[in-house]
Amino acid sequence: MHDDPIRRFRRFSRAVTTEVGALDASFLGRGRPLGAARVLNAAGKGRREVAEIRDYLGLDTGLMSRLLRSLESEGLIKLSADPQDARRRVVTLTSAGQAEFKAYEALSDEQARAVLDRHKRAAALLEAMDLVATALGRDRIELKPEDPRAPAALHCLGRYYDELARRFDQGFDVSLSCDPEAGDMMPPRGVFLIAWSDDLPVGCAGLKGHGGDTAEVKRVWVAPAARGLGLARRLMASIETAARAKGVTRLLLDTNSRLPEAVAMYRHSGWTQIERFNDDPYPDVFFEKRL
Amino acid sequence: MHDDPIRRFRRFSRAVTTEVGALDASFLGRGRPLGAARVLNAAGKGRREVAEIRDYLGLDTGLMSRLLRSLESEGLIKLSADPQDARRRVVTLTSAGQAEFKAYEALSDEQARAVLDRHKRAAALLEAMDLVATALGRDRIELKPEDPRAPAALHCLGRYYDELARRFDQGFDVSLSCDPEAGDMMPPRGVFLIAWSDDLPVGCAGLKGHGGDTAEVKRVWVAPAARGLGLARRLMASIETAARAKGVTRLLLDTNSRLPEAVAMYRHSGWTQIERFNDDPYPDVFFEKRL
DNA sequence: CAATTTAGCTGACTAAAGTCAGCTAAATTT
DNA sequence: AAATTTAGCTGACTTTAGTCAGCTAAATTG
Repeated sequence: MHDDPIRRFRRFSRAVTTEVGALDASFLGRGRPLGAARVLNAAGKGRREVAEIRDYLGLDTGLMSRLLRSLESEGLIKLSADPQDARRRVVTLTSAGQAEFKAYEALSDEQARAVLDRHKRAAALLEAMDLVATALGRDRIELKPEDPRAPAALHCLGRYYDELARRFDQGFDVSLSCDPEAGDMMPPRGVFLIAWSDDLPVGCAGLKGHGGDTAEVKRVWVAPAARGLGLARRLMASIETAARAKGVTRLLLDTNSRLPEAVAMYRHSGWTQIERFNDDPYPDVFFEKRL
Repeated sequence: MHDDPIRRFRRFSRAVTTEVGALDASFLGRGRPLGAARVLNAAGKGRREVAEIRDYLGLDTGLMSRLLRSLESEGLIKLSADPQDARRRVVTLTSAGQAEFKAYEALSDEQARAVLDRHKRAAALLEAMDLVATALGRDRIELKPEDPRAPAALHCLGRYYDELARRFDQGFDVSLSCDPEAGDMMPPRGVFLIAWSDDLPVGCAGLKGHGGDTAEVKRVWVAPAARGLGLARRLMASIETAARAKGVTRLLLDTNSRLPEAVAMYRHSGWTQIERFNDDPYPDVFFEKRL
C-alpha cells in the first residue's frame, strides 16, 4: 500500500508543486506579472525571435504582443525587425533589461542555494534530482555535435574515465590508452556528439575517422541518471548515420568485458565480435560493423 | 561547471515545472477551473470543514465561498452547519461529487502510471522521487501516534526488519527477538509514533511501558529517503516527552554495533551505555537515560 | 445580558491570463 | 502582377483568481 508506485509518484508531484511552485511565485516579488517575467527570462536566455519565445512559452500572439509592449514600455527590451525577414521581430535586452534579467537569475540561484544549504546529504539529493529531471525530460534529450575539447565534452569524458577507473581492477589512466586526437573526432574526418538533457550533458559518443572508409567509435558514455532510456543506442545510431554520410563502410570499436551492459548492447545492435585490432592495454573485446 | 549544485537544482526545477505542471493543467480537461477542482479534491480527501479547506489551499474567505457555491450549484457538494458550532459549515460530497472526485483521482493515477510505465528503472526512479519529495517537504513531516498493528506501522516495522536483516551477518528473524506486545506500545502504558511525510510513513519509534517508572525505547527507524533530516532525534525527543508524561523516570534501549549511526546518535543525545539488561540474541549495545 | 469574537457570506472591485476576429505589411507562390 | 501565406498587432472580449469593506449570525466572554 505505502509502496504503491502510483501513490509514491503522486506524493512526489504534490511535493514539487508545493515547493517548486512556491519558488516560482517569488518571481512576483519584483513587481511584474509572471508572464512578463517569463518572457524577459526567455529573452535573457538567448531566445531572440518573438515566434521562438511565443512557441517556447506557449502563448497566443495577442498576449505575447502585449507582454512585449509592456516590457518595452518599461525600457527592458528593444524590438527590431529581423534583417532576413522584416515581418519577424527580434528581441534585444537593453542594459536595464540585462540587469533585471540578472536580478531574476540571482533570485533563482539564491533560492536553489537556500534549499540545498539545508541538506546534509546534498550530493545524494542532487543525484536523485538529476535522475528525476532526466527521466521526466527524456523526450527532450537532444544530441548535438561538439568540439571534444569543449567544457561539456571534457565533463563527459572525465565522468567516463572515472567510471572506467572504478570498473577496472587495475584502474584507468587515459595517458596509457589510445586517446584520440581531437581533430580525428571532428569534422570533416569524425564527430563528437553530446546528449543534452536541458543544460546538462548526459552522454557522449565519438566517431574517430582518418578520412578512409574505416572509422572507430570511441568514448561512448551515458550518465548514471540517464541510463535505461535507450540513450546509448540513440547515440550509436547517430554516430552510424554520421559515419555513412562520411563514406565510411566499416566501423570498429573496442571495449571491455567489465562493461557487460555495453558489450551486450553492441551484440544486440548488429556488431560482430572480432580479433584484437590494436595494442591498447585496456580493451579486451573488439567489434566491427559493416555499414 | 556542469556539476554546479545550483545549476543542477535549477535544471530539476525546470524539469518538474514543465512536466508536473503539464499534469496539473490536464485537470482543466474536466471543464472546471483549477480552483474549484482543488476544493473538490480537498473535500474528497476527507477535509470536511470549510475553514480547514480554505486554510489548506490558502484561499480568501470570499473566493472560497464562491468556489463552494459553484460546486454546490453543479450538484457536487452539499453544505451544512456543523452541529457543534452552527457558524461553521461542513462540506459533504453528493454522489455526483464522489463520482467527479473519483474521476480526478483516476486521471491523476493514470498520468502517474503513464510516466512510470515507460521506465525500465522505475524502482530507482521512485526511490529518487521519495528522496526528493521527503527533502523538499522536510518542514511538513509530522509525528503522530498510531496503533502498532496498523498498516502504516507494519510498513515501517517491515522495512526496519529488512534493514536489520541486511545489516546483521546472521540476518534477522523477529520471532527470535523480544517483539513487544502491541498493548505495551499503546496508551496508557506506551506509545508508537509514526513520522509522516505527506501520506508516506518515513519513520517510527515505540515506547514500551509496563506502567512502572522504567520503560523501553523500541523500533526506532528512519526511511532511507528521510535520513539526514534529524528525524531520529525528533522521534526520540517526542518519545521522551511521552515517557515523562507517563511518569517514566528511566528509559532503556538496546541496539547493535552494526548500526553505528544509531549508536552515535544515542551517545550524543544524553544516553549512557550500560550492561546488557536482556537476553535478546540481536542487540550487543545497551543504553539508559534518566529523565 | 451586552460586548466581543468568530465563521462565513456578499457585492464591488482589480489584475492577470487568455481568446478571437480582423487588420497590416512583408514574403512567397502562381 | 495578383493571390496567398506568414508574422505580428490591435481592440474587444471572457474567465479565473484574488482583494476588501461591510454584513449577518452564532458563539464566547465579561
